[in-house]
Amino acid sequence: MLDKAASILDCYRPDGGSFRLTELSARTSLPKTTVFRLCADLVRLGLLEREADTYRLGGKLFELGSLVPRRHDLREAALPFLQDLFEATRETVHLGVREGREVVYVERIHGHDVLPLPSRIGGRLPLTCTGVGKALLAFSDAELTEQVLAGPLASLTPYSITDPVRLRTAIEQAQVSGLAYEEQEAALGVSCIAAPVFDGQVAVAALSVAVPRVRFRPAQLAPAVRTAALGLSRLLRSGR
Amino acid sequence: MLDKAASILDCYRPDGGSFRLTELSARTSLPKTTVFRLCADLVRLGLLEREADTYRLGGKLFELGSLVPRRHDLREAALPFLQDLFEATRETVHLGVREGREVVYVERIHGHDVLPLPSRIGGRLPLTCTGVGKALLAFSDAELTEQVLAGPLASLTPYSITDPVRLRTAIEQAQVSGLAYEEQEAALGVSCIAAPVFDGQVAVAALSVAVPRVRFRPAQLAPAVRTAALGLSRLLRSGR
DNA sequence: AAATATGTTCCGTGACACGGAACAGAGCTG
DNA sequence: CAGCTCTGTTCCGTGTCACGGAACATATTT
Repeated sequence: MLDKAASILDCYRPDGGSFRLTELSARTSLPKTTVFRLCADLVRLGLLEREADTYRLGGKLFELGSLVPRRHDLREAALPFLQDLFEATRETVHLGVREGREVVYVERIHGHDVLPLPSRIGGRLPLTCTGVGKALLAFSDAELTEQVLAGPLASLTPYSITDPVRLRTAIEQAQVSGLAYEEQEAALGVSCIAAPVFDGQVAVAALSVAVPRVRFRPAQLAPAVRTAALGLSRLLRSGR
Repeated sequence: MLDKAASILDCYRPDGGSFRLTELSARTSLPKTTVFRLCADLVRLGLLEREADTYRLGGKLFELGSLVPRRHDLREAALPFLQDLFEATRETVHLGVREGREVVYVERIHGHDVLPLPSRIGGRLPLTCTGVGKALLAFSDAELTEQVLAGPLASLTPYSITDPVRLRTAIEQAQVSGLAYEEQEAALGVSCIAAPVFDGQVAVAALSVAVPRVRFRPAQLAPAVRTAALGLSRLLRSGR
């Protein structure tokens, strides 16, 4: 029964939004009656909200989600460094962690001009299509990296790297330089430079700067990204 | 059964943390056996995580919570203005909304020096003890404000206002000036200035700057806070 | 060795979740 | 306007599976 309720909530990943009863019933392949009853319960508990025949995620989920310790702590530690990075570059800054074959974005800060990016806080993207993802891959367990390279490679734009050989080269370059690059592989017109954040030997997160392709100057961004990632890594090491 | 599972999750509000089986059993006043089984289910579903006999909120909650539409949209719209405010003041900046008799903090940004504040993103504090809360009270439905004034007034420090008369005066001042002040009412040594964010006539949120008492200069902060709140209000009005 | 914590397994009972069938509207279509 | 087809909703009999007391396993304290 919990399973059924959870599968309803799962309909909202990874993009949020709002659904009607029938849609939920179809997506979960549960009988309409069952979904109806469960949604009513979930609304009563504050996990869903209802507005005229459509259901959205509820405020209590926001509260609970913000309190998830590992994410909250990482965010809290990282925020000042992301802040520094944003001020140094004035561009959109991301912080993400690995979850399976995907990146989960933990934080994202930006100014008034918003890039047309598919990344959302709490959202997921394929590791292989993003700067953050490549930085994580480059400094993760080698076995996992091989698994990802062996599997089918997702593609978000025509520039997404779907050739495992090219991808391996990119990852090796990142391992050497400590920086991962991404050019229009996640969104057209947007390039990105990323660096891993270490807690000890393994990368526990990565941060990146996303920039409109037309004014992407990697050489100018690299030092700031390095500094931020290094500062955060040092803090994590000292803090535990 | 959902109710029971939800009451387990509710143990983690408003402060997160991690609990042992017995603690959860006590807090929910459910039999240990039942909690055991439910926690196992919740872990399986990713809503809790287990580490050596203690349970914490799970990663899936983070994902879902970040996707809650109303909060997400507000945060997204507000972030650039909070950013401006932070850069103008270099102090800790908050964004909060009203939920019952409490503030729920939606966003908080700060630099490397972290104030000893009880506020957390997703956390709740009494409306009456915080700058954000007073700004919300001053520009909310009058009936609700009266209800809050009539009820018992919470107290977080010796400076928290527990006298309804004094509190009403403070709210009226905020209504006149468009700014709410708070001095060590939420945390010792921290003062705060806040402004409401309007979506039309009613305040849907409020933002604030919290400053160590020793260098609190309201006159210098006020323009930046006003500008940010006004800018965000304008954006919300135009965006809908 | 006894006492008191913890988490965990077992299992019989009965409450209550389940979901098919039927109903109630709203919005089209012929 | 009847007839069809979508919505969401109520009803209710069936049987499943959540419930929680009792017993157990293990660690720590007395």
